[in-house]
Amino acid sequence: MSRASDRAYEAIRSMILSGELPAGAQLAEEALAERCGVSRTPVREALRRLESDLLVTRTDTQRSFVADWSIDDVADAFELRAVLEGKAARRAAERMTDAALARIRGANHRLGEAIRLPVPDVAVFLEANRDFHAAILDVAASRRLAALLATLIEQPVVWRTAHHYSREALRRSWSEHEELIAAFVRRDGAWAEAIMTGHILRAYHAYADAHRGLAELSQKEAAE
Amino acid sequence: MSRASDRAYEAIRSMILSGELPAGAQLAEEALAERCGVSRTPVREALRRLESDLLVTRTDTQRSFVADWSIDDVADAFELRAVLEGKAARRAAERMTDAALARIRGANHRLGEAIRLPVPDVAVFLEANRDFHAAILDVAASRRLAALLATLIEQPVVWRTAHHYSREALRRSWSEHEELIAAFVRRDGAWAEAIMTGHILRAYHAYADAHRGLAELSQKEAAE
DNA sequence: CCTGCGGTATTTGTATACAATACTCTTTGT
DNA sequence: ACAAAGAGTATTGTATACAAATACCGCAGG
Repeated sequence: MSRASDRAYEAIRSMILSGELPAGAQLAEEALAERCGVSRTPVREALRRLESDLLVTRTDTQRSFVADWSIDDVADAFELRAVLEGKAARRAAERMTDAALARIRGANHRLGEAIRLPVPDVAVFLEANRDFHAAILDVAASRRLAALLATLIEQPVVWRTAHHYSREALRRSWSEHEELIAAFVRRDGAWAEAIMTGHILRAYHAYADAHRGLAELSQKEAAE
Repeated sequence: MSRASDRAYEAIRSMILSGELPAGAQLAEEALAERCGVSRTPVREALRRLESDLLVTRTDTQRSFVADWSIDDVADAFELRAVLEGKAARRAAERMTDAALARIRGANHRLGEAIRLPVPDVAVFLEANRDFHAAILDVAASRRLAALLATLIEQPVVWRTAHHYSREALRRSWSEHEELIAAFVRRDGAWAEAIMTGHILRAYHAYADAHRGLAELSQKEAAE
């Protein structure tokens, strides 16, 4: 992460996700270069990457703006993620090895420990969760699938700051993971796919509910 | 297509697909710049795009090489395309409008004309086919789905040169499209998805059979 | 008040120079 | 003979200058 273009990518991305650069804001290369302390060259590269993440859009005349994510776009992203991660789980079940199974179990074990603490450790939860899903994707052994999911998977980072994980929701994730492991043990692709698809869609609805709550909240604020 | 980086992209891409740059060949920016008649800057941009197309891979130390596509990778790409285009067809069926339906019918009509000629016009066939699928993707109205499919859809260009379309195969495409239209008319998402998935998978097997044929052929040549 | 037109200011695209990094092939020591 | 080290070469990364394209703003005419 020491290359200037990587730093620019991370910097701009976090400015977008934090709301420091609001949806619709123009992203002029020179201004960003100054803010990131690098020249325009790496900024251009970062913008192209963010564009392929759909975090940035470009007009027909090549100007870049912060993309605005409607609630439908988020639904869209989750729907696709549900399909693709479902496929990944199926492939993983069909190709499962003992070593991979151990890694997956390990990840969910760490996840379980983190949520049983008096105050659940959300950072550890997220890390273990990421590893759990990454391990499955590795076993699925499809570079394409991995490439497609990469743009989808880290998407709702906004959500992390907005959504307060309830202990119940965390526990539910853990137990769905356990069921997934059971499907892997039996090399049952169809079962694994079904659980994974449901797992992602449940996460989506948790997000949508939380978002609706926030929307009402800010409406109330506006009314005051 | 007048921008230098677009020309570089097209040029390099076609060099790869034509085999002029064989799998595994190193892609040095300077050399490519010279071959394309532009400077390194647009070449770098083109390489990043080709990398996200998975036509180019980079080592951990940032050197670029022509990706080598195993038969499994191709299978992978088709499998994903089948899933995603299936989804697109389902969404399209659920959102179909009369205008869109007219466009889709128009495309398949042109396709039908092209293949009923004494000598089928493959160029027109391909153009109409592309438009048919593009129209469906438009109706599906999912930017993400469009973005993901974009990298998959134009993939097997190699195939076009290798595969001799039989009149029977062309006619089969046309009639599958007609069935898809029937599903659209009835707004039946599940039906549309099923047909589309089958449509893509049939294309895959046609490709795989042709490829197997070619492989045997070149084995024979090697033996001589 | 709105619309179209220039001219100016911004912004992006490309080329090039130089710096940093990685590769290669030879040399040297065990 | 083999491994490690190092110099020299090849390749990529970044900054910067200039060119081309585009947007903005004020003004004239309807």
